[in-house]
Amino acid sequence: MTKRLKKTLKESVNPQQLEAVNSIKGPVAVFAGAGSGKTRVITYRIAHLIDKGIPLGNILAVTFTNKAANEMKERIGSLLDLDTKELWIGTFHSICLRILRRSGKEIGIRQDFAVFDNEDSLSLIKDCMKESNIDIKRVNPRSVSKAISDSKVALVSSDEYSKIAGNGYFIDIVSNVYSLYEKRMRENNALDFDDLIYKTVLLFQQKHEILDKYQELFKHILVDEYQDVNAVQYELLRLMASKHKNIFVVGDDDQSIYAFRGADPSYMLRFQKEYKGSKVIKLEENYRCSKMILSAANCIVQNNENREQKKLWTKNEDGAKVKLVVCSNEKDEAQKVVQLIQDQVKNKSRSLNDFVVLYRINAASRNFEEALVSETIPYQLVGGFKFYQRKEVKDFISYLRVVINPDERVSINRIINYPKRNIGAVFVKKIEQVAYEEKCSFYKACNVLLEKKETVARGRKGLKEFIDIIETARNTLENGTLFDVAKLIYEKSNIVQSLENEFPEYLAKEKIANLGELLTAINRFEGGYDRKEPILQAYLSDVTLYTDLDQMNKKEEKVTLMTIHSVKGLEFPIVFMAGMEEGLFPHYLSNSKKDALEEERRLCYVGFTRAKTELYLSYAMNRELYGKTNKTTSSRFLDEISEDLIETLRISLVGDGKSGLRKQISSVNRSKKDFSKGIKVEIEDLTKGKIVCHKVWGHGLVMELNEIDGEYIVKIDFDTVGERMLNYKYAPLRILEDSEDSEKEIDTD
DNA sequence: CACCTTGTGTTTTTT
DNA sequence: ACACAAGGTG
Repeated sequence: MTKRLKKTLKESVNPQQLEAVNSIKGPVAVFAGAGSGKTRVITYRIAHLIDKGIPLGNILAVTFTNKAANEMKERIGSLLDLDTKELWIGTFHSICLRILRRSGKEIGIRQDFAVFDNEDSLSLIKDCMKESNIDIKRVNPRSVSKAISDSKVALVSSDEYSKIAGNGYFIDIVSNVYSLYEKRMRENNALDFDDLIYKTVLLFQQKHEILDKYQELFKHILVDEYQDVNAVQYELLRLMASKHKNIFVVGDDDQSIYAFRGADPSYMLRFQKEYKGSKVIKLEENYRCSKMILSAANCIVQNNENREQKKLWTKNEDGAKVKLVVCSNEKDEAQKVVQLIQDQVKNKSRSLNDFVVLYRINAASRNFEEALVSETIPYQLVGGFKFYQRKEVKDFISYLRVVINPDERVSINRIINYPKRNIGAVFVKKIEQVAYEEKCSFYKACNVLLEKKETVARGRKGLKEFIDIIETARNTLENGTLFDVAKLIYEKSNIVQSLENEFPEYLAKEKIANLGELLTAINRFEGGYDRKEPILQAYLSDVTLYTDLDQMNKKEEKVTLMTIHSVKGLEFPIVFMAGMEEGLFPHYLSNSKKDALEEERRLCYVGFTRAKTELYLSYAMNRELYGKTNKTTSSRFLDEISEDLIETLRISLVGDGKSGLRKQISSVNRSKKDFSKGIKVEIEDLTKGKIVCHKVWGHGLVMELNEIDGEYIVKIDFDTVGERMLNYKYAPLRILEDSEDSEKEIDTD
């Protein structure tokens, strides 16, 4: 081992981590709790392998995101001061893509196949269903898509699936659609996300000499987030590792949050049985979270029955209690969270990069965006509606896709009549008919139709325009740059004019700006391009496989917004988890099933353990969802946190909550606790200005008291829900003898 | 063929 | 609330 690496290792890893780094022969499983430094272990282990003289090209590392892969490459590069391009580091999907590009032809997959994202794939499934006369209203295409995806994960081909046909209405439909879908995918020269892994397994199963080649290539295999491996991924790893058995997996069964796409944490628990003589290492020291946060996280996850017992501990400080923020509705919640961020930035000179706001569903991002915009705080939204999924961007990309792959009907369908060229459904049918008669592709049929003098259909002119764009673009690609191609499409396609006509000015501007951004991105991609693969092909697979999580940057000052799923593997000094309500988190679709509920709990655990020093939880007492405002109940997860680890933070936004106004912030223990400490409220206590405590709504200011028909109606302004009228007879109110003392005011001007 | 209206259903998490 | 599909009209 080189001196330098040895020194670095000694300084930066503990004995268990060192053992994991040094055990380079044979199968090794590392059970690594949250924040126990597993990324560090993988990084140093690769560096160690290289240091031992293993060629870079013989090391395969599977990471959860492409960003993690790039970061790892960089760190190894700077650790050893060498070029890491030869390393095989990436997600399952990107590694399989590379393998199939190189060797897919062995099982009839063309080298230039397209990659379909979920939207493309769903659109093709709908077409298949329509073609099979299946009523899309009766059978949800998404559930069919899910069934097909599940089959591929379970390594069940369409032929095998059809054997179980006859066992029910839905199964028969899936069987039909699955076969047709596979046929159409071949015609489209396309693979979907599941195919990338599934077909690689098929390749290895069917072509032993190819498998042999890759087994020799990947002498050392490392897998991160092993608890989220599914059946097809497991099989892939098993095949590749079966010869040398140098497989190193790292995971944490408490952080398994992808069961919905087939992940099975039991592969982690079964590792020792599958790989005889394997070594097991446990990393139980957490270096990330404060004691308070770690304890709260443990409170949650220990309620799961299906888990390995373990004791994660930390030497870190106790830290502050977890803060609970109770809000009246989702807008109020967003305002309060933003307010708390602003206070910290102003009073504790925190960087905006220290904060992340987490939520269960993407749709919840909107209120936070609005609140941040109105306070002009810069933010980055990760996930959700991704740049490359925006309609105008995808339409533009579709042109590029057809240029490189004219067989791809899904993209042709998107753009043949966009912008409008008088090519409607009838004309498309006509082209399909010609394709059928001439036994040629749809694209070819377009040309045939243009040759024919007798086609005087209204769409003829439009069709000629369309074909011209594609053909000129293809010529440009051969003789010019990719950027030239993009510019040509930008100018000739009329998308810009179409957007201007279609949308009000401000929207059109935004969309056109997106296209401008796309052109810039293409130019930048081309500038830094140094691979052998044809550039357009590489660009297109990159944009479908790369998520914007991969582009997340920490350079600019920004608050980060994302789902709890997306935050896996990351850490932030201060974490906000919003929407801690029953039905939202745990999500109501997970309520009925025990396994699903345990997954929600793990998700909660993942969220908590992202926080280094402060954790804020919030919920709204009323939430608008799917057009209706509903009263909510706070999440059961809040009740699972032991009382001494959490306190309620009461924030009242004086005035309308806009900036520049004085805000009153006060912190007391959980209102529940105060309520139990309090004494019964007498009618004489209900004078204006008195502070009382309500069982559910916490503290409030008495506004007025009226006697109506012998009943006392009191109007109270609650910090949590605003003004409420309550009947004294029934209201669960109590009063604290020293209630005023717990108030403290912070001027935030 | 394009546009508009109406009605219907649907609502997690990601590569 | 929103998206999408279908149906009717110019």
